[in-house]
Amino acid sequence: MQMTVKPTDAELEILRLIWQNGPSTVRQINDLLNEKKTVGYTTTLKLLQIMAQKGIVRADKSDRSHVYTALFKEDETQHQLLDQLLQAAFGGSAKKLVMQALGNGKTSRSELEEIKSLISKLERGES
Amino acid sequence: MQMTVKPTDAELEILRLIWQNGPSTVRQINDLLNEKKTVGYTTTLKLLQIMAQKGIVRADKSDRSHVYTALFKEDETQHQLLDQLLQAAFGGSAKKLVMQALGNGKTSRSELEEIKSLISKLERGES
DNA sequence: AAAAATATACGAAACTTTTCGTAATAAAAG
DNA sequence: CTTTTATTACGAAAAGTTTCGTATATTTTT
Repeated sequence: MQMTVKPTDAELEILRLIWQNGPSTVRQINDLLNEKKTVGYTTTLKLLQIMAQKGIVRADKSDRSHVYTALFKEDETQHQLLDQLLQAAFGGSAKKLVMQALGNGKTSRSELEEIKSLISKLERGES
Repeated sequence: MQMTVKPTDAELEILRLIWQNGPSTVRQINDLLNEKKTVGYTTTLKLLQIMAQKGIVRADKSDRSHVYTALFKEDETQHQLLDQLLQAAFGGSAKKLVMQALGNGKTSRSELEEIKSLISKLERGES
């Protein structure tokens, strides 16, 4: 049985920082957050504590500055969030979703090529 | 300047019914919702009133049973939700998102073909 | 006409999310 | 050693979401 995760917006923002930088302290995460907006230190701390309680991250308390690790892989979480949106907004049609995603003209030629080659691979059944 | 919308889960569920069936009364929407789960009539009513207040739907009050219309197109809303997820979870990389979406093996051959032809069109610059 | 059914309005409870203040404790600097 | 700084713990406020009960009004049925 596979645990599912549905991080809130603020939680996802923190998760992305941990994925990007590896296990981090509250101070490190809060500093990174504050590059984009103003967030109080205890706000970040509280969020991490809640996330730990929810089982989204784990706190290593061996040092005074606790180190927080993500308990879900980035890919896995992206996949789940995408699947939730797929069901909730697109009625399960990946085709509609993909076409919306590509339709904005912001995907480069080389990326489009990569996608095409993935599709070819899928069509050949090499999952 | 373009209004953005971020319906909650419950709101999105209602929006989808209105998109699918056209302008509807509370009764109609509540009946459809109750095919999947138990929801009180006044719960649905309240949600629609809140959505009206937020500007997500408009209530036509000329009849006793008010008729609610979606104020955002399905495509437009899907696009916005997808873009929000793209930024929040995929750091803006449509390629990663699309590959996640297609990677689950649930997209049919014919749909994959359609996507490929869209990509070809994009590559030819016919937006 | 009276009773029953149907509709909206409204308040509010229960829960979640986000934010921060304050207190207690530990470490570092003076 | 005393003061300052840094850290966690905790409570709680404020806002948002979801749910429903009750009151009131209108329509339909009997």
